[in-house]
Amino acid sequence: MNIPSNTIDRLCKIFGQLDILGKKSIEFVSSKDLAIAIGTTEYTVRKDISLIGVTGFTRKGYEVVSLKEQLGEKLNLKTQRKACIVGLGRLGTALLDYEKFKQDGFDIVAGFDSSINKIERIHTSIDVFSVAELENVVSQCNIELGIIAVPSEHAQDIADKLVRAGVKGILNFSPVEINVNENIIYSRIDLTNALRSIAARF
Amino acid sequence: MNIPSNTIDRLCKIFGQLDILGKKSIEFVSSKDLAIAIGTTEYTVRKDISLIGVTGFTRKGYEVVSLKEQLGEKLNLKTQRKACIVGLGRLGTALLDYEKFKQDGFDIVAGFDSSINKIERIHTSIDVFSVAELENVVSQCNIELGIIAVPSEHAQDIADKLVRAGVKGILNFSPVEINVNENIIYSRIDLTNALRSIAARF
DNA sequence: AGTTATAAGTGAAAAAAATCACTAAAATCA
DNA sequence: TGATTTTAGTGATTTTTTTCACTTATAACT
Repeated sequence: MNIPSNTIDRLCKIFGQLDILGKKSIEFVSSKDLAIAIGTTEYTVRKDISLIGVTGFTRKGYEVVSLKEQLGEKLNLKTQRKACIVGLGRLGTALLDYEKFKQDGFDIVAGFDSSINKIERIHTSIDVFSVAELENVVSQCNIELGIIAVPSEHAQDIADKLVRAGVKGILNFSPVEINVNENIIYSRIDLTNALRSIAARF
Repeated sequence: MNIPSNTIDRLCKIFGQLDILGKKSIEFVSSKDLAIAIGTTEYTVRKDISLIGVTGFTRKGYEVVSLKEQLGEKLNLKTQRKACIVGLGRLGTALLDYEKFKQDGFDIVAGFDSSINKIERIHTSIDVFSVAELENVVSQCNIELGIIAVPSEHAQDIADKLVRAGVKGILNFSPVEINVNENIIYSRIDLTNALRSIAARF
């Protein structure tokens, strides 16, 4: 059975929430509380969880550790994954040092920029390279995820390089949409659009 | 007639795309091309646009300038809006200097942080203040949008302060969900979740 | 031990969203 | 000028998603 796309997104959020609850040593959580935490309804949470075949306990809710475990299994979130950031402007360097990624299972192992000056100026524990080395480094290190934080005009070119180097997924922070082969998992965070979507509801 | 939420989001994306096309002096655009640019189908684009009452031209498409104009009208995207960033860590300072916001109609007029050291260290043309001054500054300057980039544990408190100070909308980059009064437009960008949503589809 | 209250599970219904299929208009071409 | 092609507009249909309503289980309480 294939899981609807919205359900996958919500299950990822539930996974994140379970992580938080687990750290607080909370053992059980109800569909209602999960719903509040991820911004949906209890019905939807129950349907979503039932879709992956996990069952909870009457009057107690879902067992935090085991639900997280099973979600991790189904959603492929159990293994640490390697990622890289391309474009070391302000946003890129901020992402390079976003400590939470590592705790959450994403290991940023490389940064790339086209400017040699920038590469020399950055001091971080993560290796930084010239974009010229991107394809080599990404394929050598088996980096699975590419995060694009370059200006619009270079976004497509970088995406193509990442794909050639063998990444499975791309997260694009640049202000333009890019085209990638349909077997690449792709998504985009458009910061301006996030603000516009809010303002449009004022 | 009230416009569905998904439609609003897509119309915002279309608005962004029209902005790009306008700068290239492109006069007309088809529903098909818009669909490709924002990642949907031509049917959906036509339905969405018809919902706001704009009509296009047979065999030419939609007139870029006038569609953008009308979208701006309907979506409240015509006036420059004031925003502030709370939390001047790496991500917050990156957002503080994200030049594109200004071009796109969002004027970041203030930054806030709880650490005086951090405030003194930052050099940017934007005024930075202590969080203690948040409520005063936000209400004095009529800031409508608050962008939260503080650690989890302070996110709710900052949201409450922003709401008290009178913002209409909040964009939350912190790793936890927060609760705000339902008349506040709220959305969240969860960076870890963005990566997880990709990895879950591998 | 019996009662009550809470919370999952789930088929059915409703609502929402997307897609289709067709019409109409107009630009282009022969 | 007439045929053809492109593209919007839209009611109908289909699909998807969400919500509801009800059942069942069991923990907690009296």
